[in-house]
Amino acid sequence: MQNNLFIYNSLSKKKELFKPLHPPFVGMYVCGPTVYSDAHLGHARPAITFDLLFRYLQHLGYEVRYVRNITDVGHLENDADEGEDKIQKKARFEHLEPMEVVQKYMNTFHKNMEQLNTLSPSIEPRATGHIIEQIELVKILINSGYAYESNGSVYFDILKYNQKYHYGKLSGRVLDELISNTRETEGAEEKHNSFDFALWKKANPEHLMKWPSPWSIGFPGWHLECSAMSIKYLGEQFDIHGGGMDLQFPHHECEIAQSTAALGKESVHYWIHNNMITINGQKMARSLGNFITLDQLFSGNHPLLSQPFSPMTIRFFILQAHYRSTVDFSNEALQGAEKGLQKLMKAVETLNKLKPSATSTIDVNELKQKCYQALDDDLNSPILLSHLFEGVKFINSIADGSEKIDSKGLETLKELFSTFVFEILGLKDETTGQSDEKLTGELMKIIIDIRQAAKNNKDWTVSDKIRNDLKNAGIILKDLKDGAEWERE
RNA sequence: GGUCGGUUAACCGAGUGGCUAGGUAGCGGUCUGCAAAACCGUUUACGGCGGUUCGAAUCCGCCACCGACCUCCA
Repeated sequence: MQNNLFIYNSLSKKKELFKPLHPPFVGMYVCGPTVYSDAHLGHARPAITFDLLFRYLQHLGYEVRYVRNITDVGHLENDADEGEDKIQKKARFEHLEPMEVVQKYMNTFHKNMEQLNTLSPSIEPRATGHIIEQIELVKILINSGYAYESNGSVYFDILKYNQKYHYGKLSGRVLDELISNTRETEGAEEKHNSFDFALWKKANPEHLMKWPSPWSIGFPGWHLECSAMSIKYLGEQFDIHGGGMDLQFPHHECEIAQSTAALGKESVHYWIHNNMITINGQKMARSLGNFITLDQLFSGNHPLLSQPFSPMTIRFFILQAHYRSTVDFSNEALQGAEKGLQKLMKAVETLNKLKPSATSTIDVNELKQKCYQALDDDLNSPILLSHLFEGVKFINSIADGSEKIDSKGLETLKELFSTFVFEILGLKDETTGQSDEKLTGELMKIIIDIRQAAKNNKDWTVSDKIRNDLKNAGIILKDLKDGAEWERE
């Protein structure tokens, strides 16, 4: 199987030709959400980025196993292996079982992801469903000397690891600097070094989510699940591991260390990271009060939003930026995206009505080549869209009569749009089937107003025609003293 | 303080040592009963200061600002 896809590997910091280990199969693992609150804009970015990659790889003919985890235990409030579990904390606030919290926000996440038209992953494993696998991995790490037990908890020994391997290779951290920058925390310190990270944590008596293990009743460290589950479902070595740039350190760095120490070799061939989202130039954060959930975005129910923005507008907007750039949300920018998307979708409609000519004045094949080149260059969706808009101009010009296309070219153009717009970019036309009931009500109001105007002019021909035609369409109009009402037959 | 990335026109956002990105908005025109759409044309660019070069927005240096992660402080 051939491809010409170059993808930026965060590990080498270069664009590399994508060569799967076992074609036609591709294994891709992407870090999913910790489900302790509503899905927000930040979740949409990796979901759409890796959906695009998933779709494109499938389009190229690969059989992709796309694994995206759900973190439902072990992600603590701060990442220094201290503080409360995020899910447990939420459970305490909402008076729910931790698993109720997980279920609730996992459902919201799935709903939002479907609205954004992202394809479901092939496997969506949960950390709590893989406690045994995680314990087994800890055992291996202890036996090989890369982990140590301390007061019922188990920590990864980074100094030991760094003797043989290179800790910090992904994020560019230098261990000496980490050491010199670290101040010893006071009190009982279970870790040999403060930068060692937890593989297993002993639970306090009041802790809710805990499991038996050889070391204590406790719970797995946050980084461990991804190593355990990626190995389980994708094998000891696999092609792609993705996630947000904010996860590079410490999460992915720790994953590399764990997996490499346990397996004696590198697991992941291509590390791919999407950049972050900002709002009005500021990072999106709860503390800044500019935090927008996807539900709020879709409903417009947020003080920062001037109007609702549809899921496809969000998708289009995210695709209009390259995945490795930050993307800045603002009402103005989103309105621009909304209009642009409309223009694109309208052109697709126009395309379906075009009539071929005997000759062609445009070169569709060249356009098609350029579309593939854009994606092959590190999934450059903004460039792809610019080419598609070139196609939009073609389509409108043909409809206008200023350009011509032959039947073969027309066929290619239709295929091109259906492939790139719908199949690969995953956009869809939202206008059809959208709140038909509401629209019908508004249309009927308009019709009744027109008929009233006709009646006021004693134009009985028009007013009768409206009533009779409506009856033929299955709608009964009932004149009242003031105005009219309608019902279905 | 450390590491990395960024600063492009009204807004978003690509890209590149010399050649139009694209979308949205604005302006002028064609079309149109009016409008919308569409089409044609068009106005504001590459943070600052130096350097390399025949030529830099694109390469190098310094500075400023922004962001991410980390750290420190609280």
